[in-house]
This record gives sequence, structure tokens and C-alpha cells, in this order.
Amino acid sequence: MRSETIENYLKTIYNLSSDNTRVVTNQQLASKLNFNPASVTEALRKLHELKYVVYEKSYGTRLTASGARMAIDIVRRHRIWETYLVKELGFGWDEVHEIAEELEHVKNDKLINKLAELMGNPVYDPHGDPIPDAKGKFQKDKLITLFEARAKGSYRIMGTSDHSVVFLKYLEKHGLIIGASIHVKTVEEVDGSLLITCQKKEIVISQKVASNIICKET
Amino acid sequence: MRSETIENYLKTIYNLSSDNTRVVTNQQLASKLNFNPASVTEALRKLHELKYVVYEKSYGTRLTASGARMAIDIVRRHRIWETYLVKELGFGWDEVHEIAEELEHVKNDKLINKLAELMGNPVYDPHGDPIPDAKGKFQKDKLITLFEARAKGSYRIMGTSDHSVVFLKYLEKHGLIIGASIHVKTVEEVDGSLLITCQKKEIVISQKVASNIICKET
DNA sequence: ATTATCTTTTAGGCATACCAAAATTAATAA
DNA sequence: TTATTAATTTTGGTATGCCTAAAAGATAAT
Ligand SMILES: [Mn+2]
Ligand SMILES: [Mn+2]
Ligand SMILES: [Mn+2]
Ligand SMILES: [Mn+2]
Repeated sequence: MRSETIENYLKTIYNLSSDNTRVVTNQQLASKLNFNPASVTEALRKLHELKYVVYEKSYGTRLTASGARMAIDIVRRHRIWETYLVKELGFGWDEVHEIAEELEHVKNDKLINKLAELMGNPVYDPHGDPIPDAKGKFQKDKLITLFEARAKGSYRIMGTSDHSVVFLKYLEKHGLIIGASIHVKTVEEVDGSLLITCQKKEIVISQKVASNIICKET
Repeated sequence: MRSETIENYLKTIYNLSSDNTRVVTNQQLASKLNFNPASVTEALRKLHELKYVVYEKSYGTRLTASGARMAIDIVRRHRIWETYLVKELGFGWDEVHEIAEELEHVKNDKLINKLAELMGNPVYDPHGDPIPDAKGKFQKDKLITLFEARAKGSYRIMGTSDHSVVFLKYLEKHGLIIGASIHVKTVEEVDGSLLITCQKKEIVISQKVASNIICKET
């Protein structure tokens, strides 16, 4: 199997299984990768043979230890490159994902570690996603979505789970950028919307938006 | 055809044809790319259909204008990355070629131009090879090999045509690095060897070595 | 428990990009 | 010029990685 193919499957399985706690279905993979389900079945059989995943027919797939390690290395490369493009080359946070999708496949530890070092070994990427270190360990800050929070209080925005340009532009428009401090004033029971203040201004955000903002309590 | 496949063919044709002056034979390509000649024939037919090359059966191949432009863009990316890895990330000049072979396929003009800008738009890469600008134009300094020079006088080392690690290490050992000033004191008719001084020390270099050192008269 | 629906797998195909062996064509030497 | 050699092309493979359509299996609803 081509290394780039393997990497894209492992990365996607990883992203869909949130820390390898639940199995990933073929359909999830097919839709994420824009492949036909039949292609996914085939690929999973091969990845199972290669011992990167445990694929149980008609049930689901999870990463083995070695598959998870590979996935985390890819995630590290992806996020280091995104951070580098934004912080060192002046790209916007909404234009780096596509480039990183290519750069993440260049496998050279020294290169990634030098880039990381250059930036002071950052722990979050420009979208707020945590960057694993060279050993594959993540920063252990417990991050939650603003929707999960559902309580009055102060939070700091650490990232987003929706990385689409339209969403990022929306956040930017309202000053809801990474690092911003916000305060939740009221939680509307009817529709889950939140009244928050951010940089002195009051905004109402929908449950849908809230569920895509990653933050930590402050 | 896969874009990376096309790019590797075009780049290799470009490198073998020295400025598109002579046609490239299938055999040259096969041996450079480590492919079977039959595979090369097939690929050239396709590249011809795509109008990247003019392939004349049983005679040879040369790049079209659009093929040459693509090749030069790849060469630019390759050499910008090599320069970046050496100048900004502290890699040795003998370890960057392999990495650049991968990075050169990431096609994003903004990325390459930002990297180039960051370094002050360098005109030579760490091996002394010229870097075309964003429009595909090369610096026009006439560079020759020390063997072609064959005359007493002063020169500056601008690069090498043999990029192997063993050759680069040899040069390094004798201080024959890029940018070094050397002076040719005698040319030995018998075997073409040269007696030169470099950083106050006298060295005899063989014709073989001389023919792989690229320099310009000073 | 039976049916309807949704998911997964199987089966059969296709394009890409390579290969080895044989046939052809071109170049070189006798 | 004719043989010999060398380069190229043709032919008939293989492995990858995707596809569609049909069959089988699992899940949910009545
Ligand atoms: Mn990303
Ligand atoms: Mn990211
Ligand atoms: Mn190189
Ligand atoms: Mn170079």
C-alpha cells in the first residue's frame, strides 16, 4: 500500500475515534474520505493485515498501538506545519489546512522537530488543536466545547472543531479568536443559545456555533 | 497521470537536456529514474499527448514551452527548499536533497515565494545551482567547471555537479566550500590535474574532481 | 416475528504506473 | 554491405486503489 494512502486512512480513523475510545464505522470513513464504502472495506482489510488497525467485519475499526502512533505522528506534522505557516510565514489560519494536508506526508523527524523548536515547541495549532510532542504525548489541558460548558462563567477560546472558512470568518467577525476571553452571561434553555460578552460586546451565539468552539475554563 | 509522476519525468528531462538544447534519450531517462525502458516509452507517449514534451519515436524527447515552464517551477521549489533547510533550519548541504525531492511536489506559489522572500530571494542554492525566480528566469552568470577553465587564475566556487555525499565530504575536508576563493597555480598536461591554493593551503586536485566543481572567474 | 431500511461486503471493472521478455529498429563495426 | 550490437518499442503481464451494482447482513419499526 502506498504510504500516503495508509497515512490518510490512519489519520482519518484517528480523528473520528476521539482518542481511540470508540470504533469507527465504514460509513464514517467513506464519507470523510469521499470514497465508496466498498473501497473502505478493502482498505481496512489491508490495514488490518499490516497490523495498523483491528478491523472487525460488519462491526467497526480501531487503531492498534502502532497505528495510533503513526496517526499521532501525522497529526503532529500537520499541526506543526499549520502553526509554522501562520506564525512564521504570515498565512491566515483559514488557508493553511489544505497546504498542511500535503506537507504532513513528508516524513522527516529532524525537519519537524527543527520547525517546532524554531517556534518554541508550540502546544496548540492555529485552530486550537493540541500538538503532540515528538514522543506522541499531548498536553493534558481538559478542553471542552462552549456547548458542553452550558454554564455562566469565564472561558478562553482555545480552538474550533469546525475548520471551514465560513465558520472561521464568522468567528473572526465577532472577535471570537483564539486566546480571546469570553464570559457566558445567560444560557437559553429553549434552544441552547448563549448570551456572551467578548471584548466588551454582547453577542448571542447559537447552540450550533457554541458546539464548535473549543475553550477552557478560566 | 499522477501529478507527481509527471513532475518527476519533466524535472528529469529538464536536468538531462541542459537548457533544452539537446534531446534526451529513453535510456538516459530510464537509468536516471531507475525505471525499465519500456515504462519510459509509455510515459513519454502520454506526456506527448499532454503537450508537455515533443517525443519523436526512436529519436528523442525535448520539453515543450509549457513542459519547460513546469520543470523550472519544480526546480525552483526544489532549490528554494534546499536553501531554506540549510540556511534557516541548520541542515548540512549534504542532507537536504532527499527532503527537497519530496517537498518540491507541494505546489503552492505563495508558500515558495514567502520562503524565498524570507531568505532575501537567494539566487544560488546550497550546491551552487542557480534558483530561477518566480517568473522562471535564471541569473545569467556564466558558470564553468574548474576542468573547463584549465587556466591559471582566480575563481570562486559556486557549486558542484556531483552531489553525492562522498564528494561533498571530500570538498569540505579541503575547504573547497561554496563561496571559497581559489587560485589555479599549475595545470598538469599529463592527467589534467590542477595545483591550486585554497585558504593558504596548496592542494592537487584530479581532473575528475575539477570537472565536478562549478565556479566563476573572479 | 416479519418487514423495511440502512450498512457492509462481494464481485466484477477500470485506470495508473510499473515490470519482463520478445520483436523491432537504429547504430556500429567488420 | 552485411553482420553484430545496442536501443527502443511492443506485448502481455502485475499491484494499487479506486469504482458500481448486486448480494448479504444488521438494525429498527410495525
Ligand atoms: Mn488542519
Ligand atoms: Mn489545525
Ligand atoms: Mn537537490
Ligand atoms: Mn541543489
